[in-house]
Amino acid sequence: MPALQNIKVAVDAVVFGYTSKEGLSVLLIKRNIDPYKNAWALPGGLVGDAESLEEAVQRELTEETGVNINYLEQLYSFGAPNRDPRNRVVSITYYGLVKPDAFELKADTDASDVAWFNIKNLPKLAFDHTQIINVARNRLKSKMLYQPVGFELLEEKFPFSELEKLYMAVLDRPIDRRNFKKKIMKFGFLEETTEKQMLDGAGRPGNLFRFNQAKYFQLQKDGIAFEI
Amino acid sequence: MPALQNIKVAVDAVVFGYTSKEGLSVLLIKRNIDPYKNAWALPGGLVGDAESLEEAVQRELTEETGVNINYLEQLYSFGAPNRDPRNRVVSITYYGLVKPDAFELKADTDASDVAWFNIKNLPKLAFDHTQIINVARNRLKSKMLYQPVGFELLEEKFPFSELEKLYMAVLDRPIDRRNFKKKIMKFGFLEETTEKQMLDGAGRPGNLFRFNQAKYFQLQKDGIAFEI
DNA sequence: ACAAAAGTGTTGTACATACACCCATGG
DNA sequence: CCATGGGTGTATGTACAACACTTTTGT
Repeated sequence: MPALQNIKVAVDAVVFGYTSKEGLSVLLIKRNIDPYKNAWALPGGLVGDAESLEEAVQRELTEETGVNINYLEQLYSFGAPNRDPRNRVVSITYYGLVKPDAFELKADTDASDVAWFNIKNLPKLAFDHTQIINVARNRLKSKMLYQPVGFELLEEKFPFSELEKLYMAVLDRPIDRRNFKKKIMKFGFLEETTEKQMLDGAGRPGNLFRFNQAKYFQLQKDGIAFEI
Repeated sequence: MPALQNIKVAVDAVVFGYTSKEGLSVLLIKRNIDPYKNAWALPGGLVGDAESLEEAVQRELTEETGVNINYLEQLYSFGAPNRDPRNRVVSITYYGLVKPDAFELKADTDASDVAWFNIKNLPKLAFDHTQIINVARNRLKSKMLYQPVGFELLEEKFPFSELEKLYMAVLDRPIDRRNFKKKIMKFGFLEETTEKQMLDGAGRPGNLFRFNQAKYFQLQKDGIAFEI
């Protein structure tokens, strides 16, 4: 048992957003100090002495990106002795989900640069952040198979194909439209509205759907079991 | 971003063992220093500056309990500002599985007291350790539904009913023997030997089974999906 | 008219569930 | 011979997988 300990505690967040145009994306900031100056990295930073870990993540996200988080869950803690070249830092990581309107921050913020990157087209990242994103992505993949995911990532009303494309983007494989719809609708947390999608191109416009929040959160607690 | 940070980093371990006599049990140590002097607590302690988190857990387990760990996985990180009354400590917790022979440590060790406690009969614990054990127990519950668990908790050869009782103890509900056997055997990671169980009471002796390690670890990687 | 996307139903197969009687041993 | 625990099979329902054509809109 060491008498003196010299380890810092940080939090980092992998924030996922989704739009059908941009696909599944991750929020990154550009570092303006060494080490890894000018490299892209996850938003995050040291935990204050008096704040909880969740408070620290929320604070860092507000300070560095301004996004509005709809869901936040602890992911994993990374503590390899040399993951930060300056001194030892243990990072407790979280992953979060945000709605599409968060994508508009791109233009707003510029203190240090902030941007969305498609998950399939990430830049080189600082520290072990590439690894952290991989862990987060796998977690999201498994999560969406036993709990509903969508309310936190889509607009209030959306065509059914949005949800389907979201699942395809996260799972990174094609899905049979008919089977998928049967499975999802059976849970009863999706309500069909009579409104129709606004069109932005050719194609038959689809009905808009909405989450029934009571049933949704009930299922999120109880868990659902399904294969896509 | 605070300039000076005064947070310590610790690791704690929830070690599960199982025998049909004692049921699902957790390894605890009796604290001999304040705070919570003489209270039971999870094995653990501060992380050394040069060791990884896993090394720290292994070291603490060896120092404090002497058990031989067969499986170790990170569980969750607890960081509420006041979880330790002295100063702030963020604890990165792990859960582990050990084979039944570890139960014999009871007599051996006495530096500070070490003992197994049945999961349904835990004493009052120091800090937030009761909560940590609950999280670990739920994690083990879900884990055993999508990955094989048993090799790490049972002896090399065991009657099939041992595995069945293990599942009942962890899931805390009855299981249909015939359906359970069908499901487990279909995965092919269990081999039936011709040896028979040594009897310690009445009843027909059962055949002994053994894990096929290659198939077992393959399934542990790939994941299995089944309902009990 | 054509291209693009939405909508919809049936069939086979595999798996989960429910359920009860006989067998081998120790006392 | 009785008590204890081990061993086994069938029938039913549900859920997943595979699969193609029609409808509505924009251009």
